[in-house]
Amino acid sequence: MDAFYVSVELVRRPELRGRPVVVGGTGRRGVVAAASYEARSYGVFSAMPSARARQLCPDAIFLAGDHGHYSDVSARVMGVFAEVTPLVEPISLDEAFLDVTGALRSRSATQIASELRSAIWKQEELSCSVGIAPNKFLAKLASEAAKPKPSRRGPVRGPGVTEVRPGRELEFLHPLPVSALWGVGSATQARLHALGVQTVGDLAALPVVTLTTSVGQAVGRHLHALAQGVDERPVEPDRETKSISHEETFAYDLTDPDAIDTELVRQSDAVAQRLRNHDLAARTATVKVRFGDFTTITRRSTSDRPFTTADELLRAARQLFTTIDPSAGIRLLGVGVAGLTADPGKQLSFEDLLGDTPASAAETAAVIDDVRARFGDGAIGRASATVDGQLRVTRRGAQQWGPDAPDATEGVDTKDQ
DNA sequence: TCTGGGGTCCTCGGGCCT
DNA sequence: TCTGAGGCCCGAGGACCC
Repeated sequence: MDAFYVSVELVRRPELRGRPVVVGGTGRRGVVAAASYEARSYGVFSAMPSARARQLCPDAIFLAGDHGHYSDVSARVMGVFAEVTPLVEPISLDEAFLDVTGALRSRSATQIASELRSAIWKQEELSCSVGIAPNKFLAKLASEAAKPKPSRRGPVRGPGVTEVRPGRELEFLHPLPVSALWGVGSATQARLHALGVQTVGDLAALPVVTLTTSVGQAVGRHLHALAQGVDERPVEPDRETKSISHEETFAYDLTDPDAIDTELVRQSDAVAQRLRNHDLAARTATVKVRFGDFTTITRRSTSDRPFTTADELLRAARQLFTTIDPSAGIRLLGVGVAGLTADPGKQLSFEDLLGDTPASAAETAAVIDDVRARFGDGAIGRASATVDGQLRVTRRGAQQWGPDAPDATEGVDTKDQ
């Protein structure tokens, strides 16, 4: 999808069409999630600090973002894809790989691409770009080539569909900068530049031993294959979840143990809830801390017995946190789980709460899930997750792009300015 | 400019076992 | 009994993606 979050907002607010629009964190420490092509022509791009984006484009309209709405739209778009093939592998809310080998019996890949684009436009008023290629990696690059481009004089329409035909992979691939390869970020790019590698063609000419010595065995072999246009990974519709986490950057750094503990309680509760929603149990608990100077540490522990409840996760998280000194000020705190297995426990109903038998932690958790499903996330929660008597609800994506209010003071004990 | 959130995968080092 | 090698697991951190 092209500038997905912004495009979705423009459907709701058509009066903003043609203007520089930015979706993302609006508060201090916020970042840009998506920018319209008009905003991009000022040099604004995703992941840029919102403060910097405001400097570059003071006239831009900043929108806070609505993760829930984008998820709903995304689900409908994925539904359109599913009408073409069952082999749909979502990469994110706005991108997916489709294996259309089966559908090619009745029509060409470019016909399928064109049908998809018009169906999505008709249903959602959203434009998308399609890359067609013999493998996932080339299809991804082809879709980039199909997208609109920003320019000083406004957005320049892209072709919408780009096809890399079998036999012409290297012709398409080798002139591209090496950073176009999946897996080449700033660190790997610097190493490759040190070897004199600028383009994918340069990389392809390099002996694999030189590559693996510089960037490691796995990455080196992977990049070497990609530079030859080789990518054997299949389209995987049902990828297993391997970890679940929740993390939050605070508007101001935390040092107060009580405030930090309240965050651990909230986040453990949110992660455990999502764990149970997936019918999963976890063996590994993780705590992540980013200090004011941006140094980041993680601590993890693995238990013999899989767990599903917030109590068990919180106990582990608190234990892990005893090894961390928060006095320097905590900018970000995160709680996560890994080592996931199917949840062997049974799910109880709300009515079980009314029985005479004292509930176990797992049973209590099941009842909490039931209450939240019926009455909303704010209907029930821990007393220790309250601030000034109000239950603070933690939802996935609720602070996707940074702390929301510029003057946010919730849970704040230290102002780092 | 001053850097989000939610993920995956890889590397490296230490501990344990054979 | 001691030592080293190798395999395996786990924890920590880095890099990368959208």
